[in-house]
Amino acid sequence: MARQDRTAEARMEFNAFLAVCPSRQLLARISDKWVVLILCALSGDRDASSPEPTAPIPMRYSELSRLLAGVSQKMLTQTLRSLERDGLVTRTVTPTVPVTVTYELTDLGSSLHDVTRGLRTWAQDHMGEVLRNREEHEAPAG
Amino acid sequence: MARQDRTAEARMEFNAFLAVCPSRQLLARISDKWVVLILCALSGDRDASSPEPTAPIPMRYSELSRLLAGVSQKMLTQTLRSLERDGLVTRTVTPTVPVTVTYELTDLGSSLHDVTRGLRTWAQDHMGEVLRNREEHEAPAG
DNA sequence: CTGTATCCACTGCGATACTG
DNA sequence: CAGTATCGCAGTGGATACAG
Repeated sequence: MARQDRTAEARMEFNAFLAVCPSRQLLARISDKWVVLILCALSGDRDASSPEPTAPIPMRYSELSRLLAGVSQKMLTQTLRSLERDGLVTRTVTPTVPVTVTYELTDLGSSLHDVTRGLRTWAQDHMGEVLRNREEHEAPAG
Repeated sequence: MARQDRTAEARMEFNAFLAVCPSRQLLARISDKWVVLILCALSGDRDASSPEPTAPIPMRYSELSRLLAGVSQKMLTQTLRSLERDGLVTRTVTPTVPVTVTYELTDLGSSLHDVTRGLRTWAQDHMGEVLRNREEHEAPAG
């Protein structure tokens, strides 16, 4: 694809406010807790004390399964397939016995993590404030 | 609440990777396309040509309903209630006839929009690349 | 105008069992 | 180890009707 095609594309007006726009579906796809957590995991963005992300970290299926506490096989596989399909992660099969499969962020995946990283951080940083708001909302008069 | 309490709280270690951590639920809550779009709407962040968000813009229920194409009454109301409960938006009822209800971002809501704004932008900016990746994935050999 | 209430179809998602 | 296949339920979410 030629340079000018990409430039023209970048100028195309996708608008997620429109129900029929494909970016609406993409937004729905990336607005997902498992997507956010997988992206964080593959970026080595594990806790608040490491604000600056390191280079993408290849991880095996079982490692992801362990790190993302509570995720079902189905959701993990399903989400990884989706991310692979969209070019956000690569899936590499090493023919050992038993087989070894590693997942790694692509550049595109990293660019998304730059955004979604803030989601997890925000949730953790403002959890207390949100909990307090909920309590006040339950009992406004005291 | 005293300053040191908030400071201590900020140091508390919420970790969304843990299934039992409340921040996991909060992450799931804010990882939602309607949340993202409502936050964008109330921030006046309507299209790509306005990268810098203006001040929060109060909007009426019907305005939101119109702007968020395809959203059902149920989901819009449900999402707004949730955002209100968590202290991200305020709901103001003006006793006109018929009644007027306006929603407006709080400071906390604005801080979340600073994060989620990137989600919608990313979806729109990288839509073409993702579509291309999907095509290649469907037909890897040509 | 701004909701709430109800019904219903769909499917997201977990649990379980099975395979290369 | 890294999945696929199947079942089943509970919740999502739309459509419709009704109300303050």
